[in-house]
Parts: sequence; C-alpha cells; structure tokens
Amino acid sequence: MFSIGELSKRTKVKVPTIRYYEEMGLLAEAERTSGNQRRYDKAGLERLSFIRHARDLGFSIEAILSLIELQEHPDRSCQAATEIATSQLTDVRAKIKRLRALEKELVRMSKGCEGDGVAEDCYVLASLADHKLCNRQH
Amino acid sequence: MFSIGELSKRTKVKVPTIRYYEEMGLLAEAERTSGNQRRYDKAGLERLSFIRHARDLGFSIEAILSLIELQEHPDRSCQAATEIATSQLTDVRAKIKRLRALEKELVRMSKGCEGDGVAEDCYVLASLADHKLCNRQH
DNA sequence: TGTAATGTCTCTAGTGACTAGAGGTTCAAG
DNA sequence: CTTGAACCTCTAGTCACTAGAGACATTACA
Repeated sequence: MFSIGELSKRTKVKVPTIRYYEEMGLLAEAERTSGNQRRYDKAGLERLSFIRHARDLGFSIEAILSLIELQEHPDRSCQAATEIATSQLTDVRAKIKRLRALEKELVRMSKGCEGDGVAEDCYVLASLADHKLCNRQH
Repeated sequence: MFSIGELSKRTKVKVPTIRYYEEMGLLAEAERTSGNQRRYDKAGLERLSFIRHARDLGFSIEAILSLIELQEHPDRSCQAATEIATSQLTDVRAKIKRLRALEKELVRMSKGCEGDGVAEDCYVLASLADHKLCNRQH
C-alpha cells in the first residue's frame, strides 16, 4: 500500500490530477488510513496507468469512462471499445489534416517576411488582415 | 453602420464571441446607438476579420493582442510579428508530430481487434492497459 | 400609430481537464 | 516528541468560448 504521492511518482500523474480523476469517477474511491489519507495498491496503479495511457492517446474522460465500464464487464462484446478507438482515430486524422494546412499557410507567411522591415510592410500582418492572400482554405 | 448581428453574419463569428473579443480588448469598444446597441463600420469588420483569421490559424488571444499592437504602430519593426508566426509554426509542427505518433498507435490498436470478440480479449483494452504493447513512444 | 417578432443588452454560470493556493491535519524520520 | 514534508478539503482560476435568463431596442407590417 502506498500514498498518493508515491502513486504520482510511479505514474507521472500529478497528485491533484489523481484526486480529480477520482472525483470524475475514473478511479474508484481509494482506501483511507485512519487519518483519512488515500492508500493505493497494485490494482490502483494499473487503473491509473490505463487512464494516463488513454489520456496520452487523446481519449476524453468520457470515452475513458466507457472503456473502464467495458473492462469491468469482460463478458461483454468489445465492439464499443473498437468504436471508441476508431472514432478517436478519425478525430486525430482530421486534426492532422487541419494542422498540415495551417503549417503550409504559416510557412508561406513567414517566408514572405524576413522580419527586417517595419510593421507597415509586414507580410505576416498583411496575410492575417487579408484572407485573400492565402493560397488555400483553412 | 451595421449591427452586431450583421457583423456576425459577415464574419461568421458568433455574436457572443464578438462581445467576448471586445471585453478581451481585441476589438475597440464599439459605438452605440441611443438605445445602447453596438454599431460597426468597415474598420470594425476588417479588424474582426483579422482576428478571426488569426484564431483560425491557431494564434492565441494573447498573441493576437501583440499582433494588433503592432498593426497600430506601423513604424515599429515587424520582427515581433515574425517571431509570433514562427513560434506558432513550431507549435503546429510539434502537434502534427505528436498526432502522427498517436495515429499509428491507434491504427495498430484497431487493427489488432476486429470488434467481434468479448471485452476480455479486446486488443484495444489490452493495449491501453499495458503500455509495453505499444511499438513506440507517444 | 400599434403591435408583434426579432434582435440586442448585461450578467451569471457552464464547458474540459486540469492547476494553484489557502488553511488545516497527518505521517515518518530522527 | 518534535519537525517538516506530505496530505486533506475547498474554492477559484485557466482558455476561449457557449448557453441561458430576463429586460430593453429595433424593425416590419397592418
């Protein structure tokens, strides 16, 4: 059994974040010492690792709640889990696409301006002021 | 002179968002009718277009404040503007990199599981529970 | 000119996923 | 037994909005 600080060190999740996850229902309420401090075991560590891993992959807390529900009913179909992962993948791909467009636009902006003039002639500012100067949609 | 609703239509920025931008100091306080309603002109429209364009490109409100400050002093060096744009570009590239890694991981996860089994054997859940099953860092 | 519908006003509170801080209590080491 | 670090709860703040309440203004039409 170890403290919340120890759990924090092992999982690299900050202490207030652990408490927040508990409050959100991602973590079961921890056992307490007689002095009301949380104590965790290996199961708690694993659950938190799962959560952190999922958060790192961009899953929302709501999505993680669904995944945990599934974990706790190993007899159920795993279709839901696959759906959540697929939807997350779609999200990620959409974000990448959008960011690539932004990247191109920003490169074009920065290239047009060496940063050596005055603001009046700055291509960055001109590009922002006039969308028509953009090559593509974003 | 036109109303906030009209400005909203023309710029595709929602009405409460326009008021929010004013409060944040991105937009100068608008003129008012005798009945206290905001009225805008072409200058207001252009300023809001600038802001919207910058937000679309992912610039923070703070960054936009700096850009506007520059716009209002056309005699100053535009180095700051270029720096802001470059920093934004760095950010965007970092995000893309990270998202690509996530994409790969999610593809691998989804491929490992057809969604036709029960949760106990679900590869998606197993991958989340055990980081070691991942191929690369993310 | 009257009225009804739509638009606008301010203000407060909520979103997601935390993070920071105050003020008090408990634990572990020496 | 004392000290100092770690822990507790609670509230409020972050960012960039978004939603809703309740009141007032404007506009279109009869």
